[in-house]
Amino acid sequence: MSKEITSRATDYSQWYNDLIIKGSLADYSAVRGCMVIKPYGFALWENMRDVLDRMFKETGHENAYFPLFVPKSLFEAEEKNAEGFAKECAVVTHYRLKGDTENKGKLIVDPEAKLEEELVVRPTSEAIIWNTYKNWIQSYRDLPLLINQWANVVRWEMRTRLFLRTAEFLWQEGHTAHATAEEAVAETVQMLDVYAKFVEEYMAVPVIKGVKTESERFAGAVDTYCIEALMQDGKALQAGTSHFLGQNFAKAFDVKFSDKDNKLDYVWATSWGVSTRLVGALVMAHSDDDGLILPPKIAPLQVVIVPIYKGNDKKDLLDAKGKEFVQQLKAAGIRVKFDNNDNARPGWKFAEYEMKGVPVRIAFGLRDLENNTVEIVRRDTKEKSSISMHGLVENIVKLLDGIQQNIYNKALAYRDSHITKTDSWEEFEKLLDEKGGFIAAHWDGTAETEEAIKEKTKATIRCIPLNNEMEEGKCILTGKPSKQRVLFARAY
RNA sequence: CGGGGCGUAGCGUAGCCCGGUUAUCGCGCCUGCUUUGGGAGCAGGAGGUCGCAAGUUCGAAUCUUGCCGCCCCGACCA
Repeated sequence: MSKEITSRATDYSQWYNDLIIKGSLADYSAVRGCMVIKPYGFALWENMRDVLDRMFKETGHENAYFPLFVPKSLFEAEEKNAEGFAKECAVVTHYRLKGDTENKGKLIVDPEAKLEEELVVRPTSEAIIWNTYKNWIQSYRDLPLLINQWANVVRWEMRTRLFLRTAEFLWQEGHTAHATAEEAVAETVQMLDVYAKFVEEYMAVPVIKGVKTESERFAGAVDTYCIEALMQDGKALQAGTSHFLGQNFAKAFDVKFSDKDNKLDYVWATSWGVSTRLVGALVMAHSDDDGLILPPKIAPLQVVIVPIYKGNDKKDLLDAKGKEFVQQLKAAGIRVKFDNNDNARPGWKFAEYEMKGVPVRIAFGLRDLENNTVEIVRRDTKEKSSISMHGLVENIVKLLDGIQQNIYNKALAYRDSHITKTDSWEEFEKLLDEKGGFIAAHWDGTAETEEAIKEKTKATIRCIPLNNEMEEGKCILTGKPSKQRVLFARAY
């Protein structure tokens, strides 16, 4: 067990924090609730971003960038959305500082420099974007408008956690406009599928696609679709959302178009986003007490090579061989690092790269040079083996693929074994306390019942799964009739 | 904003209750030698506004008051 990391059994929250800090993903900053994303963590985010960006473009979207600041009058135009975010908005009220006459060397806000209209720091960009779309859309020929932006947003959270909930975070937000409701719904579902595919295939985290209940819905949306993932402590985590906004924003910002028959109508909208929160999901889904476990497809480093030498005379031999391996692996498109740094001993490096979750480690020494072998260790299972240098690249490629599969399968098995059906309230409470995970139970469909269950158990309805099986039953709490089971869980 | 914990070298800490030489130890760092197949060993060395401010006192890391910051739990939320 690692000397550096609190075990999951001891303190799950602390384990998570340790992984982020010791794994060099991020650091605390001088700003409360805001983190510094360190190069290793940012490389991970960049890999995720690059894959998503490609998928967005493959589905016809273009990137653009809108302002960080939203004039308050624009922000409040769509009432439900504005209300939903009002409590967590940072607001710019002044545009200048000046020297403090009573306190030399200090600055104060210049009361003379008050803005006529306050600027809201975007918690999301619907307002500024729809205000702009109004100018871009006149005819059905301008539709669909398919735009994404990569940006930072600010939500003044009371309590923050590295990656999972920070006051400022990075994300992408897609904002599309369509001529018909059907087309907008299709877009909403399509992007949900993109997210699910990305999270499952690249992050190796299985998700459940579903629809949110009214109380969990995005403020201003008609329907919120989501992907829900399950963490190792049995808590659920919303990994992405895709919203069908109906004509709410079009009406609020007066965005109309002429159809083929020259009839004016409001456009139909969607928005969808995933954030740096995904990094937190990734960490909690796979990692163990020795550190991070990163899926090969998005790991910043896929392979690390550590030479083991005795005395400096033979070091050149090993260096030459190591560089040869790097060349071969790079040629095969593998992200690889040869760590021949003399400051650290092999054992230290082994532990270090395990902590950082590098999927495969190759170690070799003089003994290996003689036998034409290398030692390879996979991070996910810690399994060690000695293989021939010949065909090394093919073997590594296969291994990386196997690791990707294995960690997905492991997460899937955990997830599947933690979806539990119950029809008894007593068991429902017991399951939440003792087993965790998703609980499939009947619900009478009212917000009051949902709220009551949340009060009693801290569990919320994570989603109503798409293509849910219809089944007559009685609400777990009230006993009133229900047509289908929904998924409850305690969540991040 | 409530409840709990904590602030001493880059990191982790002892000392605080019961004030008293030069503030403890480990890791890391620097120099040298030996090492290198799972977080190296020996020797020498550098590194401190004891979170900040005021107070009590001959004397404060230690006592008092105020403030600041962080972590964990809760309310809010993605």
